[in-house]
Amino acid sequence: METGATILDLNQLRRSCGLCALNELCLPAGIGRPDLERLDTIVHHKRTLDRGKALFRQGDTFHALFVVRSGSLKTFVENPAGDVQVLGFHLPGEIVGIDALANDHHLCDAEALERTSICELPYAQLQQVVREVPSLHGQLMRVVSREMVAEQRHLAMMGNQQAQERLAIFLQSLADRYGRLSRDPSTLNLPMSRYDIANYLGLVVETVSRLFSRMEAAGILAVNRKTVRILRPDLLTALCDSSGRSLRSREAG
Amino acid sequence: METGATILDLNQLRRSCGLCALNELCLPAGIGRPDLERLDTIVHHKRTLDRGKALFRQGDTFHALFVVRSGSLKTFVENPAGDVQVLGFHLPGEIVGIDALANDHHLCDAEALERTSICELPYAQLQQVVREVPSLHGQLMRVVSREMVAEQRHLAMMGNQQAQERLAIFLQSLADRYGRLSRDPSTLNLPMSRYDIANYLGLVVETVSRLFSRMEAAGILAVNRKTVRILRPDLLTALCDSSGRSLRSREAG
DNA sequence: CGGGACATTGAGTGGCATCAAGGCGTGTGG
DNA sequence: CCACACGCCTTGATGCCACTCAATGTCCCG
Repeated sequence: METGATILDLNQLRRSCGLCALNELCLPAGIGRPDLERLDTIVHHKRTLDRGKALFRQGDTFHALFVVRSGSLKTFVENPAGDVQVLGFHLPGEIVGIDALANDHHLCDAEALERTSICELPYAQLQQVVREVPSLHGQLMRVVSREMVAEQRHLAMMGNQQAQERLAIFLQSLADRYGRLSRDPSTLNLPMSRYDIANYLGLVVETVSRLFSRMEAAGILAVNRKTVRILRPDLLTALCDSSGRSLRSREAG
Repeated sequence: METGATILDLNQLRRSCGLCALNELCLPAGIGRPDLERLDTIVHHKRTLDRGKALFRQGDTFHALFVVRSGSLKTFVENPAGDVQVLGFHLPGEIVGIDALANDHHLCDAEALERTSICELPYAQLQQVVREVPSLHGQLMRVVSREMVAEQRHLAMMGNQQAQERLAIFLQSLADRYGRLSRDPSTLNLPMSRYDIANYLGLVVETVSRLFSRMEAAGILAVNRKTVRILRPDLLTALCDSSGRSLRSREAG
């Protein structure tokens, strides 16, 4: 009995937000010690998803927000005609499920791209904690806002950039996020398929494939299936805003 | 003195959220009477913007959220290279400024498309009210979530649809929002320029112009400068998902 | 070792951007 | 009040980038 309790406590401890390496990237960022412990009481750390498994589906009733703990997710919408749009790829520390707050139903699907573990924040309980810990409200709004900004960047890319710039921006952004996770930002492991990448960028898979080849030929990347090494970060950055292209209503007036 | 006070009270009353026609579309939706009065104490109803004037600019320090009371706004981002992306058009009852919560600075510009009046919600005070009125937290999250969903739809359109479908979807969505505002959804007044529309849709202005002409020739619309009448809503709806087109990585695998 | 999904590469085409010119409305100054 | 000028919008001709179709290559898993 006693031993059992100890093990449980250890697990509890190891899995607490306070000890999580993602702490500063995640919802708890900037939350004080006692408040953190209160938040910890409601977080479920259990869920693990195999590659291809859904965390939730469009239409599911909303009951919790989720944070990626390890692994990665993609979120996407599918309209009645069957068109898919990948909305984003989610790395550790990033939150998903916010779109469901508006009407208590998820409006997109979330699927694991690899074996992925998830922290679950039951929303009813989260709201209760928000009442007790006011600073959590501000933090939650900040996290939501961060998601919106990411979507806006995605949108700006789709509206203005050529195919090659899109892929460059995508890789750059992934490298940045790798850096924040203290991974090597020059060696990217792409857990998603070429189809996913293409769809996310508003392109077809053949175009993405050709661009990888072209960038490899240019000495910018070393591409090996799902592993991409960035050999010339400077050239990659240059591609992100290479302005020798169309003006697609730059001056909206 | 007494008269002055009375007039002031009347103005106060007329301008209160409780009496505002937008009540049910806006932040206060679903908030009870006493809580509403508390919210009212912090809302500034004063600002009016002339066409082309900025509500805020990219980089401005964040201090308040805003709700359109009458008129309309556009929000857009501009990158260092000068590329503009229109993120959205905002009709009465819709909130802007959420993107700034993440880092205390606005990340997009907001400009009036016509003479527009604005309710201002100073954020520091709003947070205080949220502490006193817990249901406001949920409502605020719902409003934010609604904005995210709109962005996701925008994204899905940019990623999957052809030019003609984009314009059809745009007009349809505008008509829907007109309906919710109890305006005639078959007679649209487009306060934004063709450039703005084109940019929002990820097209060039010539393409938009041609599409208007084509839809008019097809008897779907009657286009007269900024006024567009929808003659055949059924055909417009059909255009929104006319599936006789490419598959742009429909099946993201 | 074989099958199937995923990825790459090539040839051809089409939709939308680009370039260019002209019409329309609006606002401004004489 | 009219005339001019400017910006906005429309229409036409041309070209290019990315999509489409097709075939082959590669990896993974049974």
